[in-house]
Amino acid sequence: MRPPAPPPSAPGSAHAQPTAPRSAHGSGTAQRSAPRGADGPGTAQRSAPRRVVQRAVPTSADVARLAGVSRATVSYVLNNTSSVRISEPTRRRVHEAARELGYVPHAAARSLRAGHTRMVLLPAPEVAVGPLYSGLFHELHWALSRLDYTVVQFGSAGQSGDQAARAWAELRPAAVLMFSTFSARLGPLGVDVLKRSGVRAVITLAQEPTEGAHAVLMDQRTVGRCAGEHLLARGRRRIGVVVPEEPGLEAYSLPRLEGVRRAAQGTGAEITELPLAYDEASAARLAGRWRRLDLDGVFAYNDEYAMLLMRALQDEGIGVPDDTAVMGADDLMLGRLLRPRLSTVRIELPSGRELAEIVDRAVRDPGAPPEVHKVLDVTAVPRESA
Amino acid sequence: MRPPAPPPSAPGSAHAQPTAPRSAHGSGTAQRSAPRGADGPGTAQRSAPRRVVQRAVPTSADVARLAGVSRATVSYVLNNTSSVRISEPTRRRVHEAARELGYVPHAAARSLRAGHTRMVLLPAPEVAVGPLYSGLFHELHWALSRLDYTVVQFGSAGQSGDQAARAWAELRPAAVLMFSTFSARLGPLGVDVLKRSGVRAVITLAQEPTEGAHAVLMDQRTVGRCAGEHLLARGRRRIGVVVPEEPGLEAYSLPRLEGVRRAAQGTGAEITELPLAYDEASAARLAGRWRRLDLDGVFAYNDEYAMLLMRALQDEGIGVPDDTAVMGADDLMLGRLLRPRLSTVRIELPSGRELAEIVDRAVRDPGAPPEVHKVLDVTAVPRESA
DNA sequence: TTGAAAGCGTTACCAG
DNA sequence: CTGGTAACGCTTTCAA
Repeated sequence: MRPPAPPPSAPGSAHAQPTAPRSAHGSGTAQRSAPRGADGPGTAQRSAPRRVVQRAVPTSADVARLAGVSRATVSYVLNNTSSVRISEPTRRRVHEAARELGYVPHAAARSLRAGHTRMVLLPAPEVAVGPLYSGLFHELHWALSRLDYTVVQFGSAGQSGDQAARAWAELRPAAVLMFSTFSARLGPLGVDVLKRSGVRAVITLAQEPTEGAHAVLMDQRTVGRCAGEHLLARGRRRIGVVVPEEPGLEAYSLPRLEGVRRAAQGTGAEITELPLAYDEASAARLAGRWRRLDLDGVFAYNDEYAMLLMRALQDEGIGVPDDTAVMGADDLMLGRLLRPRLSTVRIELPSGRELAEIVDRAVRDPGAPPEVHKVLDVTAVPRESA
Repeated sequence: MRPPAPPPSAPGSAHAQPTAPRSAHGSGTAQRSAPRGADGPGTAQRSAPRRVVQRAVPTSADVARLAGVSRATVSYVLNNTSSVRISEPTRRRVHEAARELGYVPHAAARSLRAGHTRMVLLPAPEVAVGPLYSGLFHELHWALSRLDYTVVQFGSAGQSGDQAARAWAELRPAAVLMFSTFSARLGPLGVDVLKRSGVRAVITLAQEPTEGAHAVLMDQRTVGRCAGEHLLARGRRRIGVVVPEEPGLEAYSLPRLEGVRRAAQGTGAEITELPLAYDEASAARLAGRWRRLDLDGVFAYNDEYAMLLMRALQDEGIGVPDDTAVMGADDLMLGRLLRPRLSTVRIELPSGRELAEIVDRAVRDPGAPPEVHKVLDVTAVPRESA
């Protein structure tokens, strides 16, 4: 997160603020007022070519000066502090001055002073997540805003989960929501780093709970189980399960596979794992050896892979559902457009509001022991393909 | 040393404020000051533990004390400052102490002192964007990380673009990338707010340039033009253009429509706007009145709407492409699976690396006049449906 | 080679 | 009701 070293190059070019040593300890308001530029007093602060007059960023002190009041008053007015009454004319002068200067408070300074933030960190998804999750993110975002949190999606491009945790901890967020199903897995160490840095709530959305964190369990195995049970109920006994070859999806695909296995337990059905990349060639290859595989049913990970596979099977002359029943998951619109219509598993994610409330509760009571919420409602949607 | 402030009244009663004083983004203005029990350097940590020992968050001073050095030394060691040489044993002691305490630097404090950040703000998309944009975001993110920027996706749930700009300005990012094609439009005012708050680079990805900002123009009209030209070349003259009813898509759909119109100019072809919601009922309704519309070609906004419409047309007994040619856009995999295979417009977005370099250049030279980059390469992909 | 101290912009606490 | 002042955690110059 640190720049390795500011390009030393031109002397003074990168100087943050070569302010003259403050005359007295605490004459607080008296400096750096005028547009720095022109001929600096004494210290030659030859800023690089100032093609455009880069005005200094206005601070609350500037506002105070312009309004002819103290910085405290500015703060009171701009924050609507209720414990202090400020006369109406003063208020107006302050607002006026702020507007004129284009003053925007400095979040870092504020949170430094406050000792905490209202930031909630969400991990920016690294693999293309479906519309389901996009929708959830969006809802969650909205719900958290309503609760006066600032939502920040924070990426961890290529770092490990625990490295990422460190980077996030630097921001001192109030809460961190971690999707352990994504590639950057957060382990107990990461949770610990976050907690020690003052994060009030760490919440994982995952398959299984992480030590020390609240957990919202989205057990993908139930998706597999549901699909498996559906196929079994239709009398299928030699069942294939598509496992995408694309990296980053294992967190979903493996539990789904496991779920099918569980459903098959004790039924005498046979489960076959079928690696498949998301392209036509791969699907054609799989379809090519389909007859040898001798399967009468397949759960294709999700609707997209199901569509891909179904098309390849049909092109190969394999009847769906007669020869092989095909089952998807996620209940995408597009599955309904195929012929035969794609049978699928509908997944009910928790609502953004629910999630936001879990976050809020956890933030308000950081001492509380980790809660575990089970979510993910799952229903088979029988259509024509299975 | 001043005595520790007594814990604020009833711990549980400090509700997050029911009504925020102001937007107060970034760090909020919660009353709950909750100064952590112990106080600064020097005194023994005797904070009264509540339910769980909420250790005070370690600061660099704590590290210094434990390592038996000054804070300056800690800073030097931890930041690998090259202008100062620290003895190896000291280095080790410092690192050791930092590790033991779980010290993580405070980003806000650091950037406050530094006077600038390495943060790049991206808007979190508000409408479900396709895999194209997800991919671009992901690439961009990665490329910016390589350039040592911290990427933050920042939402603006429901605010106007210029309001959002204010919220973003509070974070004092080095650069803001704005997708003016999304619902929160950033106008010249917003750009000004950002610039005055010290943001070094404002870059819009948009249809048209915004005053004062660098622009990466992704002209959606070319998509429409390409589709239109293709249909015209196939001899179609009465062309429909699907315009999604879903809000938030206008920024794409309207320019695409406009592009088709332009392609048709002077050819005598007739363009008909076709509102369509993304559900089967809406598609069926549109297909129901298709014969009356008397169209021999349609550009369906993108592949998803195209698939939806194509299915509805087929169900209505309308031949594709014989009666009506159908054209999509985005070249999704799924379009290839349909029969007839969907003709489409492939869109080549700029690479994340390119974009990252534009950002970096702009940050390094904030005074430079706004650049305008034209991107978006577009090619028709003829398949069977048109 | 290390340490002391000045501030970055804000807000909370007390004197006026 | 208003204004001075200290302090949040960090970096960096200057002095020892």
